[in-house]
Amino acid sequence: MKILTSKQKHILDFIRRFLAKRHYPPTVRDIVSGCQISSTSVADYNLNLLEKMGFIRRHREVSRGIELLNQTPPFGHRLEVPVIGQIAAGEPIPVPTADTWSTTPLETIEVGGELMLGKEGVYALRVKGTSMVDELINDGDLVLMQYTNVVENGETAAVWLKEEKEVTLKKVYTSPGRIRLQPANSNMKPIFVDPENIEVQGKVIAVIRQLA
Amino acid sequence: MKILTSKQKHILDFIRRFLAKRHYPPTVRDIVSGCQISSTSVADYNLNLLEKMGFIRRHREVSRGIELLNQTPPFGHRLEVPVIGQIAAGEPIPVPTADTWSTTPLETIEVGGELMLGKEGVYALRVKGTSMVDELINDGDLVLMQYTNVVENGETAAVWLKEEKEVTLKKVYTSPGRIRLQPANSNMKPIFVDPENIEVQGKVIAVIRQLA
DNA sequence: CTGTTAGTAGAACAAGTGTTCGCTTTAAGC
DNA sequence: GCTTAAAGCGAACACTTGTTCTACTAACAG
Repeated sequence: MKILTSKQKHILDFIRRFLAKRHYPPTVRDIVSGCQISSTSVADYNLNLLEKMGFIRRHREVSRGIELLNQTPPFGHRLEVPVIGQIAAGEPIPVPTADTWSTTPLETIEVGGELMLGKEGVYALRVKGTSMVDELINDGDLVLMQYTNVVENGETAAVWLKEEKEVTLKKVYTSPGRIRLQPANSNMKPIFVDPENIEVQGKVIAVIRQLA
Repeated sequence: MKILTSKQKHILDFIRRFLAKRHYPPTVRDIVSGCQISSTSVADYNLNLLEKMGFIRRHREVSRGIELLNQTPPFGHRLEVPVIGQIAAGEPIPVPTADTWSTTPLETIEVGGELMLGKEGVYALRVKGTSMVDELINDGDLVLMQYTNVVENGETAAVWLKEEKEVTLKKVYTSPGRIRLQPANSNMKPIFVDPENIEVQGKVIAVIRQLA
């Protein structure tokens, strides 16, 4: 871990807060006045060090050319998660790729911080129905999905049923020759399907419910 | 819905893509070259219109002083939400202010997009206990709270019990002379308290549960 | 004590950048 | 067809901003 002087920590924190508030980076002079630094060359000197240490990237040919790198928060691992459909929509969920993300999804939700650490290929689905209510997933909730086509027994996944032509959200249990799709609702029975008939399209990693 | 000219749409899209890529806003001249506009005064003219229509905010006294407004993705209303405590922690929740946010919260989660439209003063709490499980809020869930000290009957709020010295999450029902704090758990009974004994500290606007 | 390096400091310079000016072209309304 | 408003245009100005220069102080190593 590189050791920062208190002045350098102060500069990084100032840049972070400035960005969060103004939505554009500070200038060297902003840093001078915001960090009580005596001159632009002192600021410049410290910014160069911060760049060498990998905390920022400078674009010296443009004004305000300071980028924060590898920061949490607010620029920790943050994903723009598209809400790309609803469960039980009658067609497979289009897994997000670079191509499909250029289209405008129905809506998006941006999630970052610890929730997204280590996650890639995340998309969201809006739940339709109450089949998972005993797992406290309700109709209308958003579930954040991580793309995968293999899940462990008991994990909750979105699976595409080829013959029925629908996507369903269930706990998946695999045994030879058949898959059990288990609702988390005591009023509903499991579905048994041929392994050839399904395709796992993602597993649930988080649930988000909006109340107000 | 305001009608944008194709040039204006092009400018907005360019600004959005420029921000996503460079992490600083474009200059008027960047827009000129990136949108094949013939001069800086044409760009300036159109930016002024976009500002009047509410798509951007300009800070004309600084370089790169262009902010996108009301945009999703990526710069929709996005808040860095601190997780500042746990419910039933035995002390009042410190409501986030400019001062307290300078301290490092336990963790943070970043949420944006439609979930946060119109919201200010949002913080998060981690739920401890199952008193709200019939409202599908489980032990360990994060609840996003909007600071308020007034709630409508039936809304779920964090309330500080002065005598008991604890914070609890309950549905709040007000009647003359007494407040009913109603768990959403059929195994638990409501609590009745004197209005003088409580302080509403925020209401739940969303629930986030992490599974993986 | 001396020499070297890190850090500081003010001023000036060069380049970047937003705005204004005076004018032209295009579109809309009558 | 004429008038008015909107939009466009190039140039120049004023200001912002990053970097360099020169010099100083403090800390460290020998």
